[in-house]
Amino acid sequence: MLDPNRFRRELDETASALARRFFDLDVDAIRRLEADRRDLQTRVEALRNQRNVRSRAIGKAKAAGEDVRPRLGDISRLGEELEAAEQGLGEVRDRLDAMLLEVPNLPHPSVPAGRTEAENLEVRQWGAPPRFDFEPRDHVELGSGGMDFDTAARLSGSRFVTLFGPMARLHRALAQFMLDLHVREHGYLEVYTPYLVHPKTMQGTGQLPKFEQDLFSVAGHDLRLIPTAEVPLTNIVRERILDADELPMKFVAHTPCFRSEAGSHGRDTRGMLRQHQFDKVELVHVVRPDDSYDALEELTTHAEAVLQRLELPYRVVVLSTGDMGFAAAKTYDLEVWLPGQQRYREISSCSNCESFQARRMRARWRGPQGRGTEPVHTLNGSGLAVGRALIAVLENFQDASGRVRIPDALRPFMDGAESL
RNA sequence: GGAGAGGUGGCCGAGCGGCUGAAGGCGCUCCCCUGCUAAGGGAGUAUGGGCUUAUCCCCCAUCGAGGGUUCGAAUCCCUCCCUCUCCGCCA
Repeated sequence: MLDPNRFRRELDETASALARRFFDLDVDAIRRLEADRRDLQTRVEALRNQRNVRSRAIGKAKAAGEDVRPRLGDISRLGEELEAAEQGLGEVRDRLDAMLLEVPNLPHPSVPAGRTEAENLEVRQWGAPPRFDFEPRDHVELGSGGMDFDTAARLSGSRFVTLFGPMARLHRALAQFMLDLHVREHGYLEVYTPYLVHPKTMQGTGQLPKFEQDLFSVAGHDLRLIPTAEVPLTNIVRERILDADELPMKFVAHTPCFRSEAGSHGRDTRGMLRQHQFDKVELVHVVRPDDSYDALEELTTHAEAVLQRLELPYRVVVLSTGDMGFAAAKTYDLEVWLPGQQRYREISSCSNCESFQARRMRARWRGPQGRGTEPVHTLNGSGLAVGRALIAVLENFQDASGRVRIPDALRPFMDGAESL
């Protein structure tokens, strides 16, 4: 949610900033609703004031032993008026809130304008795609021993996978390795979180109300399955006022993620690139507003460190305004090289949401010189998507015989095994 | 799931339906006193919104959440949520 004051004072500027990410803000509707809100609110408050004053007078009169009956007459008409005004105000507020909740974050000025991923800009590359003197296989072929889509389909349908034996072990090793790296070397606090959360929590990070169709719900309960640990991790500070010395906070969690993938029918149907359920190690920062862009760079290097330790070639791109997520002001994607596809594919997305989520969550901090609170800034990034990391390891470390070398960094988690 | 108890400010804790946004205490901040320490004295100390260029003032809202009764609700009624105790079930 954007700063409501912006909507009042700089509505047109806000609209043009949003136009950079191709969001069409209904300026007239907002202006109208805002004017109504203002009138109604002033009216409601004036009426309440009158009621309070008179009620208090009645109380005093009664205490003084006066006859209170003549005072009760005209106050009831006031009550009806107030009720009507309150109802009007409620409706206007609801409509205004509903609109505001569907407005995405403002892009940072450094974000390249563009409608699609075609306008993303490469920031840097690390490593070089491996050269093979044979036709590289993709992960589905390479995993044919322990990566079983048929069994998963029998259990749950399409877009699920079952891993067996060393493949399942490798999956666990990757998650374990990432978690340890972030905790031991990058200063994160490890967190275990719920995987089912209230709609309010989803609203805090921006998944709701707009993206209900992307989420899985639980029948008979008012709960949703998390599409990313960003949701529970970021909402840790929901409705809290933090002291200056509590910041920055850095959380890491390994969780499954559940996505309906509505709207991506036919895309990435082969293999385990795009699943309804996948594991991810997620990084979240809660920081002082002045620090958030430094934090974004830091967070991104933390995610990159995982790829570097795994010796996986990748590149970093800045997402264009049109390719960014709803809550993000600026996003770096990490794209890992996949020999099976001969292209870079997203394996991490690191975003600064500035105060967008904090406002929705009512997460604030108190500045060091006291006086007043303001929203914190929140950031999140994958460090990394575990399933995709598994794919990347299989495809990048294959040899002509179809064996897969295990990168050194993972061997301690694989009982020292050198290959798969 | 059943029975009971309870949810009040950063914390503890009081609160006959009427100056109670809320006593008192602790904590914290500032000031005074003090050779130092300890103790003591005084003042201040919620959040959101409206008004305002801004501050102060003033106004509105908030005592788990949402409804209701009433001129008036932290106080009465209803529903829901959460916590605790006991029972049941269970990894």
